Amino acid sequence: MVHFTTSPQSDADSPVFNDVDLDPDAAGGDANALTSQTLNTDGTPKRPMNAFMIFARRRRPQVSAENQSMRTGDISKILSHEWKSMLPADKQFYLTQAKQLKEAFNSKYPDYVYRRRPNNTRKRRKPDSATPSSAGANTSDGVESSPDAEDAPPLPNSAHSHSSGSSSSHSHRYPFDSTHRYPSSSSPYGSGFGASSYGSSSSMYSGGGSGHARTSSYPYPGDGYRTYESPRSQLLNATYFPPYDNNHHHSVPSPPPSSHLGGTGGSSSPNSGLRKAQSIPSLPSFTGGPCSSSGSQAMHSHHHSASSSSSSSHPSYSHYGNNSSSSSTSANSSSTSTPHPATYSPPTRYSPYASTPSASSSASTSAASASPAPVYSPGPPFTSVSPAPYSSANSPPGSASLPGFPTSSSSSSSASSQSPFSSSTPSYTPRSLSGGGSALGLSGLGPPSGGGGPGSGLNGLGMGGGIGVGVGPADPEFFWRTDNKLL
DNA sequence: TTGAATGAAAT
DNA sequence: ATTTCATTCAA
Repeated sequence: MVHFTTSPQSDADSPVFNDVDLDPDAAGGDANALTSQTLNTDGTPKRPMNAFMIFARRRRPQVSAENQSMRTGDISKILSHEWKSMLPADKQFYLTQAKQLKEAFNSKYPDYVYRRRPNNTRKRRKPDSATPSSAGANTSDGVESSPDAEDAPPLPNSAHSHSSGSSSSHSHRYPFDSTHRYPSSSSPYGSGFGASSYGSSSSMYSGGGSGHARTSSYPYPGDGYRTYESPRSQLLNATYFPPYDNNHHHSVPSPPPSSHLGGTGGSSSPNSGLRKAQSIPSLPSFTGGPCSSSGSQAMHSHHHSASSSSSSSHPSYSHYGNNSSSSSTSANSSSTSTPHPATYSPPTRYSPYASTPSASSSASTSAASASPAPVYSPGPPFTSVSPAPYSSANSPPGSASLPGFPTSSSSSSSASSQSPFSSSTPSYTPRSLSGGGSALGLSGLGPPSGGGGPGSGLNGLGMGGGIGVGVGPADPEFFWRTDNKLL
């Protein structure tokens, strides 16, 4: 395999995560890393971790420690193995955490929509009978060197039902666009500069409507949240550039993130501020301990009411669908109104366009309120656990070894916190400490301080990051961020 | 490495 | 219009 392209993540050698987190200073002291991490170099928020990622994050260091000779990739296999052999009940814990994390993320960035880097190289599926005719053309794609891959078992389980839609609305207006991750950019707000760009509707991009389940659309991350530069310009400047190569493995001590702009003027150099290395936050703190012990059940309570509904009225959403041509950037055109049929129900939030109604309008502001159901019922991390799959070496997931985690329970901190962001109170906790509401983080998971692991103190998953948006006065995260000095 | 989400192809 | 696949990207 070898893909050259260098995908950011694949880079085994310099795992991004690896070192980052270790930094003692960061952890203990002040500033720290926790905060930074939330954003990508280009200012867009990082995607929330899924269940496995949360699991891996916690477990990897241990496994790694025990098998020092192993490479990251090997460790991953072990982790994978553990994951697969883990009982559902045990996984549930992570699933729940992931879910909360996701909800929190969504609340925080209601309009965010993930956009993968456009990949021009994709191969067309289904060559088979099809003939090669096309082959000729293949030149463009040519890249693919190794088609094989087979992998990805389709997941027999039904676990997920995804429906997806297609879409793409953004056409590339610029030659480059295609390479960039974010759709257009340029214009509309381009200069938004700060602040509230989307106070009002935002929908400009509406792009998303898609009638599908996919979540909402959001223009592109950049704008709303990011403050200063238009993505495009960034790209031009090349700081990061998506993909492919950049590896700034950490490095940089950490520049003073000055910009942020929101409030005051700051800003100064656009570049310096946000992007930057990310360090990883530590795991979310785990508060709930004892709670429901029973492992399995129990956690289901989530009612996800949250989502705010919104949907009900969607006007018309349109576009998105037609990809091809389109062109229009603006997007909002109307087009047909088919709202989507009731056929499928929107998964969660789905409000492409601004839903408008008050609440969300201010995106950020509302966030807090939106708090989805705080479920928090962290089950014991690994309760029973299965046998150790791979015997070699260490303890299986369940075993006690997890330093950070108490298997049993113990944590006392208030589990009950509320919504992810909850901390609404001004008392901003410095980057999410575990105890209080973490900025965004879920409360669970982290090493309970009791154990006092090295860094145990903070954790929080700090997703919050506040992006700089200047927006509201109220943003919770804004506070912590401030405190943190990030800005 | 798993899994969520996307974007485009296939149906 | 919906489903499926390939790809990205989270750590």
